[in-house]
Amino acid sequence: MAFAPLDPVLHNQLRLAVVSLLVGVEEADFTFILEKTGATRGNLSVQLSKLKEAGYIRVKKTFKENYPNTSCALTPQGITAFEQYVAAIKEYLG
Amino acid sequence: MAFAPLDPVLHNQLRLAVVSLLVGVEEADFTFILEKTGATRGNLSVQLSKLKEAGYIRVKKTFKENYPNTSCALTPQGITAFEQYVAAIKEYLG
DNA sequence: ATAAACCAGTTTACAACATAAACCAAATGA
DNA sequence: TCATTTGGTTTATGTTGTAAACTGGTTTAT
Repeated sequence: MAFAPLDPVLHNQLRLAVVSLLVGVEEADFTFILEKTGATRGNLSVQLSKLKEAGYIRVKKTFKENYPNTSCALTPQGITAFEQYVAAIKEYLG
Repeated sequence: MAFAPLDPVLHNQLRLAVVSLLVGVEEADFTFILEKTGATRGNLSVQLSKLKEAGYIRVKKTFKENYPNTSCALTPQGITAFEQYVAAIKEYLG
């Protein structure tokens, strides 16, 4: 059985939710993620930074209809990490 | 929709591993859990306390062949919590 | 009998983390 | 023009996770 280590970047509720979302849509902006996850803006900002720092997402900042717009997408590394996390945690779930 | 909250007591690698183990064997002592999880003794001690405090395990301290022996088992609440955690996190895993 | 090594844990100290609150800057509305 | 809204970021603070240090006793060796 062995209990494979769980990637600490992904083993966090909000970061996992973000990545889970991105796996589905392949591109999402800040506000969309905010609504889907129910997070606060501050927390989301911090966790997106961490995902970016880990190389799991890329963040594209532009302006959309005069407003700043932060758009996120998974990187290949992010996809791989998520798949590995899923495989790893399943060992814990019986 | 999705992203049900993840029980913070169980959303921890070592505590989850412990509960996962206990679901299987229905009684295990400190050293056994230590070996199966690869944790340090200090960390295991702390996390067992938290599981106990949460009411998820019961801890029985006895002596076995002259040495102190700490034996753990899941409580019904622990079983329920684990089942709920499993159901919740599956929503994140796609 | 004493010392050294070992067993089975607990306590503690500190770094890392998670999060809400406070803040910032530009855009729009009254 | 003054306030409110949008779209975030930074900061402050409490919470967690963990290794190191410690306790209390046992076995082995001398």
